[in-house]
Amino acid sequence: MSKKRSECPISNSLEIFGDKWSLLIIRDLIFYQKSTYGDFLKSDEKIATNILASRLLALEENGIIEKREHPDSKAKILYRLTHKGIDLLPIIFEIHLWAEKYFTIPADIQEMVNDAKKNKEVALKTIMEQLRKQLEEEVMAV
Amino acid sequence: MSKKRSECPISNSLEIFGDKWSLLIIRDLIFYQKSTYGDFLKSDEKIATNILASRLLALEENGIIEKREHPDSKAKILYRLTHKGIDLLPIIFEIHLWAEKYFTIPADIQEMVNDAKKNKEVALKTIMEQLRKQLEEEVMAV
DNA sequence: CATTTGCACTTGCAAAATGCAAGTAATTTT
DNA sequence: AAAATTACTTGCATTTTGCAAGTGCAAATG
Repeated sequence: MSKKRSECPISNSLEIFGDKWSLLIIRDLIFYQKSTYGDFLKSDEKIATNILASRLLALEENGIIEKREHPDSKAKILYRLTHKGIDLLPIIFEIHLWAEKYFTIPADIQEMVNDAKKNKEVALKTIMEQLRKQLEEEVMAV
Repeated sequence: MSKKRSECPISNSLEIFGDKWSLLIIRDLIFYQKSTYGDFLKSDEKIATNILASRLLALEENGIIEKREHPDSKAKILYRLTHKGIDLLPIIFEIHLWAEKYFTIPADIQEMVNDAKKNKEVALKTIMEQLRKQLEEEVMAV
């Protein structure tokens, strides 16, 4: 982590997730149930493997994600959002709402958020509750 | 503007403002009444002059900001957020709320948003109204 | 139980983006 | 008329990103 550019909370936040990849990894963790290195590599945007490694490390160092033992295999690593990471959901949701207004959204994605739009606050709370539950279920951090 | 990585609305959005500088320029336009090239250069984060030029151009090409004649001088250029740019306020506000939870925020900034926090929806609407009014007042785009 | 496959990375190198310092050209001020 | 402002541009060094190939351990396969 390099030195802070300023004391501005927006600036400090952007130093953590203000790049073209971090929020996509977080999106995958929240909306697509992705949780392993291989899962992230497979995303449509085709992140380079070394970039993925560096982003995962940075996100971990910044307390946004954490590594867990994978229940299926010792060869796998399970990545989970921390509470700090889960709290990024409202930001991602607002980005989605903005995008919806100015881009054409694929139907399947649109469908996924239609319910949430009806009652934003409640829907966000529900998704965040679920993510938090996941966090508590599996106890062994690696 | 390079080719889209995917159809994902989050990804498409990040291709516009997913970098370490764009949202700071937008922050300056919204919260600090900055509106000229020189204003942006003076911000605490010390953006390099060529980077500022490239970001302003990209934001303009993406319809987030627009250039206006400056009322004081022909040597100056007035940058304004478009409606599309104004609509980014909720995202920035959520980033602020997140930052508030996980960072120490300077008192002067904290004060600025305390009112807004009490009634988020209304406060955002009010700020956005003001920005829209600015947009309509000055008619001559350059 | 030896071999292949899967998984999470690392490494080396090319290309692109960023950052710094110094210009430039058109105003505007003195 | 000269100096200062303003919005940039340019050249070059540094950093980050991207691609392709490789590594080492775990697990599945013959």
